[in-house]
Amino acid sequence: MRVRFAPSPTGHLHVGNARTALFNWLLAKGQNGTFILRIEDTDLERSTRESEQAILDDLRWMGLQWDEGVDAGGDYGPYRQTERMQSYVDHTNRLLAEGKGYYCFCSAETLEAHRKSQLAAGLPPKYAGTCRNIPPEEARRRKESGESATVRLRVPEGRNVTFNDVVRGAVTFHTDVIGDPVLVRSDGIPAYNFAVVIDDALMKVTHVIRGEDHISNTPRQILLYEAYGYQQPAFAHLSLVMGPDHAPLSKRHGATSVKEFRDKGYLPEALVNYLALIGWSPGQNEELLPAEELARRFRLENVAHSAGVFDEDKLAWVNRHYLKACEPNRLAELAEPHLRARKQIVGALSADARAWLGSVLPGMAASVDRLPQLADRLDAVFNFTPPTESLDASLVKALAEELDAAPRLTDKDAFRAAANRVKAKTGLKGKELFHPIRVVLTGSDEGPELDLIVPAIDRAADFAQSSGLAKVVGCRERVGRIASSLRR
RNA sequence: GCCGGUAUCGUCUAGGGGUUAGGACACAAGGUUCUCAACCUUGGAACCGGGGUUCGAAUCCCCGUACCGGUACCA
Repeated sequence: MRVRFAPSPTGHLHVGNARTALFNWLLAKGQNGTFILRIEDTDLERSTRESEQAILDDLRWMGLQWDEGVDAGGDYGPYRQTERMQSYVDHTNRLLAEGKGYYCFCSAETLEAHRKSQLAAGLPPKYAGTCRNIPPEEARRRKESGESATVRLRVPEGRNVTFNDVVRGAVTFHTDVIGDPVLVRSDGIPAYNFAVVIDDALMKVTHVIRGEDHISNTPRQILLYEAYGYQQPAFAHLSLVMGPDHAPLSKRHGATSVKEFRDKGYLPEALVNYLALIGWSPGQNEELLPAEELARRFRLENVAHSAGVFDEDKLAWVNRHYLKACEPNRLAELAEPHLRARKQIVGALSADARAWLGSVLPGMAASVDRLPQLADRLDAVFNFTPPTESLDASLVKALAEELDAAPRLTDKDAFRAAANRVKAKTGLKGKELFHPIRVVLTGSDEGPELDLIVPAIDRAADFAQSSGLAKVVGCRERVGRIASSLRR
């Protein structure tokens, strides 16, 4: 089995396309197939190398590594359409020689005028076939004399083209509604419908899995497979991803590209898992599964026929799950850019600071949707203004005593008990009591929360000179004051 | 307009000739709690409409409706 994802490098990777890439990848992974990445850059105006690179980055970030293609090599390259011109030329000549294709000299204006009049008459705007019957010799002569021409496919009249879509079943089109499609544009660049067929055939693609927007291109492509006698791949058309208003997901709905979701602090495994859930179900009432398991269960036949609405709330929920499961060091690494963006980290991060982040972040991650919110939590530490002046001395003393009496407060309950005794002694409300130390409390890990209270404060103070944590320097004094007041 | 596709809670879906139509997100209530969250429990919430086939239809068929896609020298 050989599948491919074939994006046009005209911008960032849209989540809808990312989902198409994912479904291809899932199928390949689950069936031990080959996942090919081909760049369809025949739209010279809009294609850029930067976009291509961005798409590659996004795919890699999602973990959708391709086995063959741009940057990876393979036996069927090159994998960029603009580098495959020779095979398009060869195939064009073959079609022309066999009379299955022909030169069309109609001008864009003529074509446009015809389309308008057809539409006005309530007829399907298909190509009139004006140049269909120009004798080949004459056409060749005109072409060689420099007349501008496209190459069109001669679509057979009066028959049906049927294909068995793997997700939808039989789909039939009548050729009478299909105008002869342009295969090669007047500038010699192949059109999509042409290049895609030649490439898929030559790259021995067995399953073409793409968006539903290509479904009506399929009969034209099948006609091309027939014209060349190439073996047809299986086709599978995925429904589109919609916005909350049930219109195709676009910028006006907010974030649409993988890059934007990445920047918003979603984990790649969360995006992948969530995207797999639009239009497909792993079954067994399970939803949160690693990519490998999704691949193992994936069946094209089980993909939903209808379009799905992208639900960022659910994505956030999935993300929360993976945030909790994230290994501490990786979490610190993932959080770093977001903390830097908030200027909570400036300059190089010391090993100690890294370790501290690793110890403090997982607890915070347990109650957060996205990475940048970790900075909010951390803000409580960095921008913490301890109400030491207003703190009742007796309260501080009482708490300090309790802490002293139980220096190894290793569990929540023990601390809570101590705290409650302080409350009872001082008559203070919970909020006032906890405020100065809450931040540290929040930053602890599930079990040994309390262990971190005092040490974290101490360590934070120590970081003043060695860590890259910006505000710790500034708040060293304050932190020191809390620490000492607690000890007083 | 024409061609094609699609239709189960607000959303993603499971199921599929006889089910209390299941799960998840979101929502609501309660619990827990140092705030907001997170977390736990409970709850409300759906088979687009009309015809057929059938003992029986959400499920199969037809029609309608709505939505989506295409109707390019863009992919």
